Amino acid sequence: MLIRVDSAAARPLAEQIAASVRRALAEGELAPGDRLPSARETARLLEVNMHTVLRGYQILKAEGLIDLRPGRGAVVTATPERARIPELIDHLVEGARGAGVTDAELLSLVRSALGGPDQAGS
Amino acid sequence: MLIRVDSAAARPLAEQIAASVRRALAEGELAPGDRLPSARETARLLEVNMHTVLRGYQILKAEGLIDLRPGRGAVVTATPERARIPELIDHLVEGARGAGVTDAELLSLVRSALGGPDQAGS
DNA sequence: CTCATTGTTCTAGCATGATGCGAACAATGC
DNA sequence: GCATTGTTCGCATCATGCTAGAACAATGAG
Repeated sequence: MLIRVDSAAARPLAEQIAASVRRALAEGELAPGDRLPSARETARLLEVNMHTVLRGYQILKAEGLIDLRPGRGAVVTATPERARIPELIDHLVEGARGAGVTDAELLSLVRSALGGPDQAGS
Repeated sequence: MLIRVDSAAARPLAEQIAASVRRALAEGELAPGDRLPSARETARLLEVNMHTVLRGYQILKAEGLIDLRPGRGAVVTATPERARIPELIDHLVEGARGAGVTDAELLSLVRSALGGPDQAGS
């Protein structure tokens, strides 16, 4: 099965679903244009609620990895390379949190790393 | 102030407290033998509950960074180098989660990276 | 157009975790 | 002895994740 979850894990089910797709995408198991199984279908197979699956799909949509449209379903839009970006960002953010770096400080650091002006604050 | 917290952040307060101390430790602001402010004192200053501060301290104790004893308070036991380890582990775990790597798989990867035998599963 | 499929939105309820609050207890160091 | 400090109870409150059911709207095939 493409998407797998562990209901016993502390990780929210929706995030597990998103992570499954992200991983399949990064490993080339999914390509741009491919269609994910419908939320209702996936919910039945995983024995979770449809809303939970949709929530996972919405995460991927917000990350720009898939496209969601009623009647057509969830379509992959990102390349494997593109799929790794959200995960890298996740690393960065979690690392900053663990180090006690505030969100504002992190943003400032990223901005300066991008070569732009350091315009933190108002 | 040594410990700072943002009650508006999504991050749990106890984890923010632990992150603050971890960062101070890693940056050399705290050295082995130093004593953290008492939980009651910190709670008053941060305007949070004492239990929340103690919960943060317990996290640090579980990570082996400080020593907790009634009547004596919270004493730093870790070197700055040692203090960075929990945060590095946190990066790794969060990265694995974001990539859809299961905990068992991650453990296996770490084991093999350490040169030991790959004895995943039962 | 007709219709099944699919995502979207809404409301509601339940379980869990984080936090707060109060109190009593035990260990430490003066 | 005594003040200080962490430890351990129990309980209340609030936010979040998940489930549940229903109606709605967009899409694509016939």
